[in-house]
Amino acid sequence: MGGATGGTPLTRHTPSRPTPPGHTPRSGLARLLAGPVEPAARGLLGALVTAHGVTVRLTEVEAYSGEGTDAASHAHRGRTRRNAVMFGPSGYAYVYFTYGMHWCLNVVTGPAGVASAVLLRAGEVVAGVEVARARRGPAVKDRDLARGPARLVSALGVDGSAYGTSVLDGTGPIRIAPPRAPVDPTLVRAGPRVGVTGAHDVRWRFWLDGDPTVSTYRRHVPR
DNA sequence: GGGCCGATCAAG
DNA sequence: TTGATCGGCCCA
Repeated sequence: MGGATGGTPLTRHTPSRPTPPGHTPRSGLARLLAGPVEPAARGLLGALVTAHGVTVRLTEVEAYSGEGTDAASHAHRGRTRRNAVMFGPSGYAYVYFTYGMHWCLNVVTGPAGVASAVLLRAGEVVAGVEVARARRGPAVKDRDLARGPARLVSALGVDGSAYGTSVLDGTGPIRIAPPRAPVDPTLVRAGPRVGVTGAHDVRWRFWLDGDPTVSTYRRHVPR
């Protein structure tokens, strides 16, 4: 997006006014998550996810849209106990259990009532490598420590107890911070989402081209 | 209440 | 390529 949006005033001298009661000042990341899910997903590439002594730099994510609009989304059929957090405000963790053994982590995006989220699929462990290896296994190669959504969650030591906690304000076990350095936009690739039956034209999987920690693409296997 | 299938992973 | 393993959700 760095396009020529001409109307931005050059001198944006924001006065340091006191925060109105009940209004939380929003970081750039918080604003990003509050907006549409696709730019939010793209913007999470390179972001730093920290939990339980491990930090992962995200290299692969997927966007999922809301109720009735995206057949691949857990929110597609409406609000349930499991997906309820997706219907709330942005910046909270949607953690779900799948295949009888794995946890996966999403970040809720968009305003309350819009049930969109970004699945964190893979990343590079940039801090706490030994802690991550202790969780994942001694023989696991560095690049594989968080290569895949369930592996990433496992490396971070996250499980269902993080459901519904904030990833922005430090009140929960997970913290997400913006990229240390901006991601080179020419490295961002987009393609169909992993394990999704239909909607092959929806290219909402985003990854950093050439990064060894990006998971291998697997199409959904029908019957 | 029963049955099917999944935003997966690791081993063969 | 396949088995593990179980919660969510649909249907009866």
